[in-house]
Amino acid sequence: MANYKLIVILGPTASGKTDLSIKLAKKFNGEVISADSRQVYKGMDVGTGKVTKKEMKGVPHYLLDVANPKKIFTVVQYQKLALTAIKKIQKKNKIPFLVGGTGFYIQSIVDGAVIPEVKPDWKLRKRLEKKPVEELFEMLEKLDNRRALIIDKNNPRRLIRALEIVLSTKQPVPAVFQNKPNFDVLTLGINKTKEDLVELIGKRLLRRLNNGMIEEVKKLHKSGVSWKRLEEFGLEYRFVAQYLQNKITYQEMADKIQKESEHYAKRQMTWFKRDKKTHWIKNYTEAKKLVENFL
RNA sequence: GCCUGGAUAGCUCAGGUAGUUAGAGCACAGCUCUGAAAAAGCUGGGGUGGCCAGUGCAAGUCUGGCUCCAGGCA
Repeated sequence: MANYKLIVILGPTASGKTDLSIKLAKKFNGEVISADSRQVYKGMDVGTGKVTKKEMKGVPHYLLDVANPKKIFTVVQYQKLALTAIKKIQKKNKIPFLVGGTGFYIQSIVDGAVIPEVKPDWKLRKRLEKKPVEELFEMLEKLDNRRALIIDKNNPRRLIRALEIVLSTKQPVPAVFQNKPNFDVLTLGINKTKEDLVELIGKRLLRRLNNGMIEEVKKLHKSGVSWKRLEEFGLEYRFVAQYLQNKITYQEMADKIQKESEHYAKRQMTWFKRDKKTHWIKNYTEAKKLVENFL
């Protein structure tokens, strides 16, 4: 059986993934699966830069608005839903374009990571969160020496998840295991200089502020999404929420969104650079050529 | 003009009684990641200590002068 083809389009925030993907999808008979950990939530539109119906230009999009922002959506749910969407697209003899900036989500599809079947236990997590990291690390060391050896011992999230698995299964954390799907993957990365990105982020921020981003956050809060939860989303949601609670001024809010977005872009690039197979492109023409050769 | 406070990393500031290679937060640079990933963490480079002189074995730290800044009094 011939392998199915999958085209991945990634890049740092504000690099222009949406525009490029719609152009390419239109040209090559494709449909888009979003790989964005914030666009999955309903009601988070302006702040996440979610494509509008009009911008889609008739190209079907998947994995947008699939979750309630009051609840936490995770990579495992993403993996299942995205794989289903990809199959559906393939069945229609169309080309799936996996598009987004959440490297972890993209990796879960492309590398097919098998994540231990232990659901998040929020009560346990809450309890463990109260303990200092040193103590968490000691606990893990006793229960699973192998995992303790390689884990980031300052990172409570990682420690708590490891403990969650061990305590639930009474077994050590299983070794990393991958079940690679049969995709032929072409990965395109949008290449931007730091200077360009800073400018793009700044312009986009102004646009979002003028397009009702503050109202959007107010509305989310009114509909029952707690400030704490909103702050957890990071970037625009975190700082607009802080502003609305009078924790920071308007100017501080804008400055922080800008700065943190720049940092975020950097973190994304750190992640993306690890995959040496990514083709870094500058424009639509370069992308088009690569896709033509690939298909 | 006088009084007071200040002048230390790109920025905001810590640095009893003078004593090995002057610190923090932020910024900057680099990185980690396998069920919260726009999250959560880690590492690193940086300073002729406003300037000049003096005292001391030793001065960011004491003394004097000068320059600048903030507030107050005139």
